[in-house]
Amino acid sequence: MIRTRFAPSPTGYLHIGGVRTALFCWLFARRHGGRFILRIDDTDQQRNVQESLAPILEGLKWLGIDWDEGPEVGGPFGPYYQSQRTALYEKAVEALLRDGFAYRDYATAEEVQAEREAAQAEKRDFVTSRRWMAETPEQQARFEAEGRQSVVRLKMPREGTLVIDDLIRGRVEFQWAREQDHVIQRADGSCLYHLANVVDDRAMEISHVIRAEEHLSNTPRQVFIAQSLGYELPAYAHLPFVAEPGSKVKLSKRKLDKYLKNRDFAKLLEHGQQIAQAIGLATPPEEFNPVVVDFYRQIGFTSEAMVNYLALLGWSLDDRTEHFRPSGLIEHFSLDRVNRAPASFDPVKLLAFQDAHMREVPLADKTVMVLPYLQKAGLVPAPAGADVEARVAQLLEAAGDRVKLAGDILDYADFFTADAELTYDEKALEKRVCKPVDAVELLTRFRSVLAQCEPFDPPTLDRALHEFVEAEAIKVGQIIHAIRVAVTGKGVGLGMFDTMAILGRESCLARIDRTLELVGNRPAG
RNA sequence: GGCCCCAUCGUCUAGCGGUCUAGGACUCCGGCCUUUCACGCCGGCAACACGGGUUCGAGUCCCGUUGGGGUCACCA
Repeated sequence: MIRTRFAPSPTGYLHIGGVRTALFCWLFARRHGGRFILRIDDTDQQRNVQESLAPILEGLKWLGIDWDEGPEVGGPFGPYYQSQRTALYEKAVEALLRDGFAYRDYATAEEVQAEREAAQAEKRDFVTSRRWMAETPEQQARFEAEGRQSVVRLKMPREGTLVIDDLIRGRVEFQWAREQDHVIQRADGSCLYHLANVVDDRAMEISHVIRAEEHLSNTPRQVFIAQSLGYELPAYAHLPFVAEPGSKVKLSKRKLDKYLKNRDFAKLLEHGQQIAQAIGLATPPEEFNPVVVDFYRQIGFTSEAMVNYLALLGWSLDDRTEHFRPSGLIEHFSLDRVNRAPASFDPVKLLAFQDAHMREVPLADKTVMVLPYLQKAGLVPAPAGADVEARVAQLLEAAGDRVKLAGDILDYADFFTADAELTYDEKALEKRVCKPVDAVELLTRFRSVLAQCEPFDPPTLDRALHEFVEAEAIKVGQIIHAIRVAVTGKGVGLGMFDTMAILGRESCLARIDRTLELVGNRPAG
């Protein structure tokens, strides 16, 4: 039975790099009919674990990364919170101590630090001196008489080679002598990450440890713990990490300021902020930015696009296939097609995937996606009536692929604002209505055409305009831009006939009247 | 600095010794379409880090150099 796990610590948000790791673990388990386990790394015992965990669980659920065992669902190997498994770790420490694979160390932090600095000053490798190692009760008593406290350290081998057959990296060798006597238990009895990790992986029968490359150097000490405890080793697969946009440096939530200097990144954030602002969403920088998965959910990305993009960040099927549904990923995923080099996160390409996936969303579903944005922006009532929904669907259809994220619907807010409150883009008004000599005249005449047009739908409007153009002996371009500015306030927008039909006759006439009034009141020029 | 990992267009990647004058995608730049924008269509720019080997033949294997990155906690 294949069992993989993702072990996030409750930090309050789900990071792009982290979720990519989770995705690969999940994909691997699903591909092989195994189980995917979620285990919470809360060994540092924060106060509000549940609160800090919620966004992480929410993010995974949104992406469809479901777990077979873990928080909320339980499972036969629980509890799934490391803070509740301390007895297991303590037992492991005792066993290690008993069998001579670990020892009590009475050195103070300062003494260790001094040794480390001395080694550095002499340019030689630091190796734990074991000067304060106590292996007998007598030694312990002596150190304790000095008022010293002890931690437990691993008694690492001082010779030999460790060979790891990594499923992604292949054969990797380490010299045991380079390893330190790592601390596994603090003076207060609490245990450290690596010990807990190894113990839990074994207890939960994890078959494949799939994690980011940064853990590769930690593997020897974990192997030592596992072997000393008589465990069978899991298979290891170290994923390349997700790098900053346009760089090979690991993506980090701490370096937002730096990323904002990246044009694409800044643009995406700005786009997101505009949507957030319109719907009254608070945007604390540490939670609302393109390194955090929730950012994408909030502004209306589809989870399918996200998953598709993330999967291709380090994995590929072949030289041409790149659009996958989650089921396709599960069908084809394999660790031997995972790349070894880090992949940098490219917001522009993510957007391209989003664009492609959004086209696949049926109109009815898209309407459901988009409605909450209009409601939160106060543009349509909640709940929306059937007539509003129909109108939104009509708008969506006219907008086509211009609405790339659900939040993009807010680009068309003007369809929902009162005619009297429509604002006009000054430059567009000047260029399309004021400046052309006959624009006002034509607009006035076309207004009466609209007043008569029946039914008020795109084909009829199309016909009416063309007849008008012919009768006036002008070109379409001479009137259509003026109409656009008059009824939408902007120089760019959807197809003109769709636009007018969605607005309806009443709004079109009212808006044209407003425009004529606005322009008429200006000094000629 | 020690150890470890990595190295194909700007980015994601295909390539598992010959079919590579290196393929696809995103971006970018032209052009077409056109009522604006977006889309679409056509075309274009753009890469095997370097040096040695091995081989009849190397992007593909080996070694070295260079470059980049990760890691060296009583954090996870």
